Amino acid sequence: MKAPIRSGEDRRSALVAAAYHQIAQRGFEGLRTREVADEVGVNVATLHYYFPTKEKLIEGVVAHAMGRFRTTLDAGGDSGDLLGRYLRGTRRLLADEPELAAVMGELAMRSARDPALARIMQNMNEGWHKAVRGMLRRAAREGQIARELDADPVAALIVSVLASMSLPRSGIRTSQAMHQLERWLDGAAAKARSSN
Amino acid sequence: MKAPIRSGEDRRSALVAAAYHQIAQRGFEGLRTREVADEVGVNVATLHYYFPTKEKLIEGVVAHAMGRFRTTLDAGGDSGDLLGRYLRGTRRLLADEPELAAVMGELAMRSARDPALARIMQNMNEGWHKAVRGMLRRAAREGQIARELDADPVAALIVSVLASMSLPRSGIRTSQAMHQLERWLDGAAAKARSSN
Amino acid sequence: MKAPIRSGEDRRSALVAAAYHQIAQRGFEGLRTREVADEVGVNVATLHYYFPTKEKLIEGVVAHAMGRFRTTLDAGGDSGDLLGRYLRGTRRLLADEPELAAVMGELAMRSARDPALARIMQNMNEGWHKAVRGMLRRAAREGQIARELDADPVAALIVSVLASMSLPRSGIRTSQAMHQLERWLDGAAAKARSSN
Amino acid sequence: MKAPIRSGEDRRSALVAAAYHQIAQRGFEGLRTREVADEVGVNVATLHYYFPTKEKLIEGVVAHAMGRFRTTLDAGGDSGDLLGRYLRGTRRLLADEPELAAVMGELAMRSARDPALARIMQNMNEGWHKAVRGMLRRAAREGQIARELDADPVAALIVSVLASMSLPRSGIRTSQAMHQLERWLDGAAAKARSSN
DNA sequence: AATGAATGAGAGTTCATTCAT
DNA sequence: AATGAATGAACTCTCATTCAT
Repeated sequence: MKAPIRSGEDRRSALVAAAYHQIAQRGFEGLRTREVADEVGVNVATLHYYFPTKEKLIEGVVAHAMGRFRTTLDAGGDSGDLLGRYLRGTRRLLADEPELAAVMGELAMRSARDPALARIMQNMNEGWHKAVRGMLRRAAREGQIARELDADPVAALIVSVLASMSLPRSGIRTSQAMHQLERWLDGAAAKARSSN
Repeated sequence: MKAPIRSGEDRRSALVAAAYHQIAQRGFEGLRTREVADEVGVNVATLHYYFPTKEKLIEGVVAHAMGRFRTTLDAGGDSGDLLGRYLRGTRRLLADEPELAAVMGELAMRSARDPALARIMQNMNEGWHKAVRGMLRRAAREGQIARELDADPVAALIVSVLASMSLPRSGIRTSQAMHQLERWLDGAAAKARSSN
Repeated sequence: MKAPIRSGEDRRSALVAAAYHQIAQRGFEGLRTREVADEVGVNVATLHYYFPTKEKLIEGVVAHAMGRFRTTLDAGGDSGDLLGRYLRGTRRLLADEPELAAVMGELAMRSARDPALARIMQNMNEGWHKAVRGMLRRAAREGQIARELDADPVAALIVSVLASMSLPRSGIRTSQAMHQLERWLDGAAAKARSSN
Repeated sequence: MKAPIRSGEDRRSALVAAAYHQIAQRGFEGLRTREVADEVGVNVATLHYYFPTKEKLIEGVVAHAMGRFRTTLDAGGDSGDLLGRYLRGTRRLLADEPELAAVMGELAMRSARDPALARIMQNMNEGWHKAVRGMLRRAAREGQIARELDADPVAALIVSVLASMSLPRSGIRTSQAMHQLERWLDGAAAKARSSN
């Protein structure tokens, strides 16, 4: 459709970006190599020059999506309300890049049938869980939330809510949910302070 | 594959059930009319006799999945810990029928591209929201949870967690999340009681 | 190209016949499913309805070609110059049906890379060898050829010549070769008679 | 695969050798320019620098195969059992270089569709025929075989057997056939001697 | 009510060939 | 002299859908 003049090695990334875009728009169900190529403005055969098979192209998309998450989220500051900033950061990321949310949802669904992808998603979710749990424990140690709070289930709850954000939000009020989450955590903080 | 001898009108439901099963197993991406027909033990042309188009068959699946939810959840008792029973009931439903969870996830993803389906999903999610909010308010009125609890965001949080249960749970600890939810609600209840 | 109106089960054989014809004309190198379907006057998808894969179609051609040989050659009379009639029958068969010769040649070449086909060709050639050797022994017993003739190598020679008939005869004088073969056998016969 | 560092003009012959090898191994059906180039360790585009078209490359292979035959066979001594040595030489050549046999078979089959190649094969076969016939006549003149032997059909028979050697020998007992041929010729020789 | 047979439109993939460098 | 990148055309195979029976 559109044909920005690119050349050289970044054809690869242009193709991945186009596939990413197509998946966000039409899902895996509607992913067509020809349309990916069209979007970049090259012949299908060119796509196959870079990605011998559709599956390899998808792998590229997976890597791209994962990278998108990491690079954006890792850049957390080191002080203060770490957890709160993490949650808000994630919410903003998925709000600003609806395509990322859509692709993550597609990947999640696909992981049910693709063991390799399942492993990746599992790593991601467990990584989330551990990161959040770590932040919770640190916050408890530093007296920002109640010490009795059991970090594991709270982390599980948070990860569940984060995961739900990759679903199309038809009638799901994600930001309200996030607010309530923060409110409860803050409440725990208040309780922590008062018990000091 | 299997070929139970059926006849008459319930061919329709048999076909829908098979399609439902196929979607749960392979996703929309892998839904093939021929395999649906095979599973019921009839010719593809027969399938098209009942469902002129694949889309119509999918509509049947949507109705089936929605019905599955309603019939199971509406049968709640009328007294006592209504909300708790609702949450536990939903968790049990999705745990007992993993296919239902899978299909709901597929429907959710598809709703991003299918306005009609989007409307249905929105109704469902908003229905959930209202139902949960109603229960919360009633519980607050009856002193089972803290009166100050803002029913809307809490309902939003609960719906988010429920929604996340339709995603393949690779590394997502759904039951821990649900427990934490109930714990917080119970905490609110305790607080409510102590403030009485 | 041409489209004789056929219907029912013999579509299968029509497709095999067309493939057989195409192989004879263009070799495996030039065998195209679309042209096979065109020759029968049906859509390619119809071809795949009967033969899920090109390889299966080729198997059909192999069976057809083998059958062509057997049915024509087995119908040998029971008396007199059995061997001579066998040789002349084969020569006539391959002369009358140049396509059969061409296909046999293609199959022979392909057998070098296709173990299943190699087995078939081996069976055929060994079958020939045994049949011819049997005829030679009987002829020797009945005094039609010299008793000292070693049946095995003579059979090998005859089979070699028969096999060479499946090659395009550019400059190969097959019939002269066959004549010389018969002459030598007759000579053995004369010798046999004179030694009586 | 392997990449011997070559340069200059013999790239041509390296490419031809690789193509020859590929044809022997996979037939014309499986000949791929890219694999030929890979085998030599150069880019496909380089192949096309030397051979503008695949057809030209094949012509190179034809010339190479023909040369292989001539250089090996012409080196016959001048005295004694010329024919016997010729036959044994040919048999040994094809036994020692199975690739040559395979390529010859492929060329033979292809000659049915390629007039230029047909001419070449015809020349080769007729050359064989004349050469063998000449040897037969000389042998007859010199009393090594029976004078009455009709040189033409015997030559035709020999050429047929030689030609059959380019087919994959699944169940064809070439050496037995050759032995029988020599035996008959020797028999003719004995007869010739006894009639002196 | 049900089917075997057929199909058009398209899917992913392959391949000889070209072109700018 | 050599290459990485690109391509058009074609290939086998798939699939929802139709139609005569």
